[in-house]
Amino acid sequence: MVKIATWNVNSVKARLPNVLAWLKEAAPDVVLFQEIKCIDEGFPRMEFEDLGYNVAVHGQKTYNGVAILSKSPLDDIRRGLPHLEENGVDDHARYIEAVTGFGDLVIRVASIYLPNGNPSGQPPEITEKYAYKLKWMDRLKSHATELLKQEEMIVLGGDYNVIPTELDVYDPDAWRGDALFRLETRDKFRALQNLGLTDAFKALHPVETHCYTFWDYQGGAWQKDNGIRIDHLLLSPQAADRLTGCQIDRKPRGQEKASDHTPIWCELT
DNA sequence: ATGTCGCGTGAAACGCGA
Repeated sequence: MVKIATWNVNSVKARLPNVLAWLKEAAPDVVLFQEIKCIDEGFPRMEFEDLGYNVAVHGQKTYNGVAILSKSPLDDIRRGLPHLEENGVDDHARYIEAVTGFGDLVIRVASIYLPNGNPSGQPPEITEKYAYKLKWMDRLKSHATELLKQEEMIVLGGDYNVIPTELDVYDPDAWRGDALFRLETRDKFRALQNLGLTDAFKALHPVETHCYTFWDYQGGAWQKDNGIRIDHLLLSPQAADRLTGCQIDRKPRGQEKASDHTPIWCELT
């Protein structure tokens, strides 16, 4: 059995005590981090190695940044999302993938920090930031299409900055025009899933409501449970066949110095 | 109640991104 978690930590340095405490308690085999907000050299690698993790980092100064931790070695590490247009550049560190194995469970995992995209503009207008998000989603779909041809166990996890359905937000009308909930965003996320990727949480909790992974720091959102479900684990068919559990762990969000996101994990058996 | 947080700059308070 392999337990794979994803968590947008909102600065790995500011969050280090919280993150280390959670790793000791939850003991995931693989962890996907987003928004580490540091360069590779600044990542607290040794603290995680001391807990038995192998570490792969794709960071940058100030913003973004993703990482993968695994109790098994990380092979075939790839940094950055391919499928840039000709002469295109993407200087945001938002994607890293690697292969890690636990017995006969050999899994390709990716840590994804999909662009936020706000402000998105007044529909049907689309701002430059929102256009970047939509284009990034197209690139992710192209890459996922290629990965799926390998017929491997794949877990594409991370902060997708996508609220998939009205069940995944406390007040759909309040979020209607937001880049995380606009129809263009949800259409592209659905198209990604329709390649054959399973939303692990939705597969095991199809009708549960008030299941969120993010609560804004502002306006007492956490206390009021004004949350949204935007952190997802998407599984290839080979991985989905092994899915035996998936839970959101709300505990870290309620602690001192919390990230605005909380971890979500799945188990493959 | 424009009610938060983290980073970088540059030495305190601000702009940016979320």
